[in-house]
Amino acid sequence: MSKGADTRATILTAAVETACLHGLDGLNLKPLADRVGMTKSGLFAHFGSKQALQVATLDRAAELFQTRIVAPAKQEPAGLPRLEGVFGRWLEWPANAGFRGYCPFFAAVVECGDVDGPVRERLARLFRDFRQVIEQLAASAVRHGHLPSSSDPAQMAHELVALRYAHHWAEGFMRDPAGHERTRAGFARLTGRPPPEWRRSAAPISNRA
Amino acid sequence: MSKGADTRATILTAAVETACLHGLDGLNLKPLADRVGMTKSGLFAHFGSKQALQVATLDRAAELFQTRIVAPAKQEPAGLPRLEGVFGRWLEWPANAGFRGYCPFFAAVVECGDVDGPVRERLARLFRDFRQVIEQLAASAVRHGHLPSSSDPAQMAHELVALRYAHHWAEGFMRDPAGHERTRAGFARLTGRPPPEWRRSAAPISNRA
DNA sequence: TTTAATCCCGACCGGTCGTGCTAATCTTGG
DNA sequence: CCAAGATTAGCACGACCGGTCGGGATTAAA
Repeated sequence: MSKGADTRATILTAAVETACLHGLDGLNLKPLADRVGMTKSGLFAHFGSKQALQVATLDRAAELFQTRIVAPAKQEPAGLPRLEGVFGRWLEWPANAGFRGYCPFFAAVVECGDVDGPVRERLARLFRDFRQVIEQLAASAVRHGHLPSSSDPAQMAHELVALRYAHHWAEGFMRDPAGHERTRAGFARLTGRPPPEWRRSAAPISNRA
Repeated sequence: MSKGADTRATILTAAVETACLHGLDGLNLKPLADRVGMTKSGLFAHFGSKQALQVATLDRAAELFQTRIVAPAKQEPAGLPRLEGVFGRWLEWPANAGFRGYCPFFAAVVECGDVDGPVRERLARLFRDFRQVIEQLAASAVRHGHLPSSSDPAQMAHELVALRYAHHWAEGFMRDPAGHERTRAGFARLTGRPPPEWRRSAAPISNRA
C-alpha cells in the first residue's frame, strides 16, 4: 500500500476514536494531527476540507460497524438468533469494536441537526442501510417461525432503534445501572421471547478493518 | 419587575429558542446578544460564565416544558388519559411550547457527553424528575385499571423514553413520514390500547411562562 | 437633588478554528 | 541514480470563541 493511503488509514482510525469521544464536531484538525504525529496542514491535505474528513470518518466508522457488529451474524443460526446477535453487539457499540466512548452516529444526528449537506446525507444513508438490515433480519426471523407471522418487521426495526437509543440514554448519560436490564425487558416484550445474555466481546483494533 | 430581571427573561427566552435550533453548544454569546439587541459583554454580565448561561437556559426550558407539556394533564381525566396527553404533547415538544427546532434536552445529552459538571448535573436531575412524573402517571393508570396490574411503571417509563427518542430520530432526522405512525403503534403495543389521535396545539410564547 | 447601585457598552485579550499558500522532503518508477 | 510526483511541514490569514475591564448611562433610593 502506498504511504499516503497508509497514513490516511491511521488518521481515520484516530478520527473514529475521537468521534466516539467528542462527536463529529469535536473532530478538530490540530488535536487530531497531534495524535497521529503530523501537523494539521499535512493532515488537512489528505481531505481538502473538514466536511470531507467528517464524511470519511463516518464511512470508516460504518465499515468498522459492518465488520464488528453486523458481519458476525453470518456465523450465527439464521432467524431470531441473528437478530439477537446483531442487536446485542449493537448495544455495546462502539466498545465492541474496540473504541471507548459512545455511538458516533447518534452523536452526529444532533450535531448536523437540520443543516443539509454531505455529512447529513451520508449519515442518513448509513442509517437507512442499517435499518434495512435490521428489517431483513426481523423478516427472516418471522419466516423461520421464530416470531409470529403477524409481526411487522419495519415496526420492529423502529422499536429496536428506540430501545438502542434509550439504552444509550439510560446507561450512557443517566448512568442508571438498571438500564441494561430495561433494554433486555424491552427486547423480550418486542420478540415475545426471553432475551439472551448479551456478552461484550472486547477485541483489539487495527488500522484496516 | 426590575429591569435586570426583565432583560434576563428576554435573554433566556431567546436562549431556549437558540438551544432548540442549535443545541446548548450552539448557544454562543455574540449571536445571542445580537438577537436581543445587546452586546455580548452586557449579556455576559447577567450570567458570569457560559456554563451558568447554559444551566439557566436548561432551567427556563424545563419551566416551559412543565407548563406546556406536563401541567395541562391536570385538566385531563386521571389515569391513562393523562399519560396519553403528556406523551402526546411531549412528542411535539418544543413545537407545543411555540419553539421551532428539536428537544434541547436530547441535544444536550450528547453535547455534554461524559464531561461532568454543573450542566450535566442539572440536565440529569431534570431528566430524573420527568422520568418520575411519567412513572407516576403510569402507576396511576394501573391503579385506575386502565393498564394491567402486571405492568411495571418504571419499565414503561423507560420504553416511553425510547419511543420519544425514536420519534425524534425518525421524524426529525430521517424525515420519515411514517415515523409518527410507528410511534403510535409502539405506544399502542406498550399500553395494549388503541392510541389517541395526538393533535398539535400551537400557542404563542411569552417571556414569562 | 444628590447619591448610590445597577445595568450595559465598547474595546480588547489570548486562543482556537478551518483554510489557503509555498517550499522542503520523501517515494517510487524508470 | 535520478527525476517526477506525492506527501508533509511551515507559516499566515481572517473569523470566531469565551472572557475581562473601565467607564458611561440609567435607574432607584435618600
